[in-house]
Amino acid sequence: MTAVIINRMTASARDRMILSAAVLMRQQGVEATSFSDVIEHSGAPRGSIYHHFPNGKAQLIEAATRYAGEFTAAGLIAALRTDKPADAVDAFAAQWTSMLEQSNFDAGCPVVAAALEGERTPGARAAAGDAFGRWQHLVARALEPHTTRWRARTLATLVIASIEGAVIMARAQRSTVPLEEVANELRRILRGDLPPQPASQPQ
Amino acid sequence: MTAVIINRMTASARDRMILSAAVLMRQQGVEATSFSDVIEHSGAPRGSIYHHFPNGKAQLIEAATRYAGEFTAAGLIAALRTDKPADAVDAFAAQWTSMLEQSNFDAGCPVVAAALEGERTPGARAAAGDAFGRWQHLVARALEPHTTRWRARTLATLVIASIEGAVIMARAQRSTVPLEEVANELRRILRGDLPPQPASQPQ
DNA sequence: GTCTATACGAAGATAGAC
DNA sequence: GTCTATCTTCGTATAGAC
Repeated sequence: MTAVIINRMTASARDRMILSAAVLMRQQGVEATSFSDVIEHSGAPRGSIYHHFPNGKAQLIEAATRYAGEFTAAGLIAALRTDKPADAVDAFAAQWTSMLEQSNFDAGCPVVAAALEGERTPGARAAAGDAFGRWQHLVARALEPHTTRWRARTLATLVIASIEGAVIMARAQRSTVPLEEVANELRRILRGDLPPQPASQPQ
Repeated sequence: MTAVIINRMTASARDRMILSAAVLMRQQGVEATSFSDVIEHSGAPRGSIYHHFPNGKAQLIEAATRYAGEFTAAGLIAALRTDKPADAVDAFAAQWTSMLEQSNFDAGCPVVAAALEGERTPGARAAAGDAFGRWQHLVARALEPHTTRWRARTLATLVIASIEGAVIMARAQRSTVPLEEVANELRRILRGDLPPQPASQPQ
């Protein structure tokens, strides 16, 4: 079974392939990531691809997308361990900033890469949609103590959308500035704009 | 020369290829868009590809990215013809909503597709960065009468990043809800959160 | 589970005729 | 400017041995 976080040293060949696929997807996109690339990057044996992924590339990409979704969710959960939403969103943005800098702006978000695929890989696109939904839910739940349930949801979508968008802009412009600017605005919104609310809302 | 908006009926073969490349990029991404696809979609003659684009696919993709950047900028300029920023951003988001619905969530943003490409197509990535910068500048300039120059810039980045991010989420989830939620939040911010400012700021 | 070999198609790019 | 033909490389996928 795929672990929540794959350890490159101890993982099975299958999990190493999933991890490598996610890494390569975020750098090159889905279409440009070939089996040969994954084999080389993961060190997994050639002959075991169709043993572990009988449905071929589509299955590997979908698994990598689901893994990347869980990986990012784990980072989000870690960031949300503050009860101040503004700090949590800052920490989440900082994770992306660090990744961009460490990769010299070569790595983006693998889930976004999967979301952009055409009709050739519907499974990966659906997996991307699920991942986004999960992240939205995590942020919304963290915001619910501070505002209405409805507003928590729309704010959560703003947080996810703007950070993902900023990561793309940062990559294209080879600068962390877009991410910093978005984080600034989000911090301001989450710090100042949430009216105190009673704990439970009428539905 | 490439027109600001290419007319499919009257355009030259070269411009039709650029337009088709942009259309296909937003559906399938860069890597999955082949010359054969572009030829078929544009109706341009096979033999003229390397006549018009001596540097091959990289050159075509870069041209398509620049064209898409200008096309979207034109839509943004049209939306900004209100002096109420909240209405302008709403209109811009509505353009994307309409495009997603008309394409049955098959079409995203070609500039984003170019931005996600790896090191194989550095020209397209740079063109994407330029396009984002241009959009940021357009929005920022429209916001400057209403707030400080610095805040106008960060808000502009939030607007572009969140709408682009929401388009991706909408595609993956096959729903316009993310875009509506983001537009709601942006409207609230731009309507209520901008303190009245004097026209010019000390630097 | 993993190997090699290979089938099969499609990609980008080039050459040379018209 | 546009055509056809072709080169070369690389992709996914399969077959069958070990």
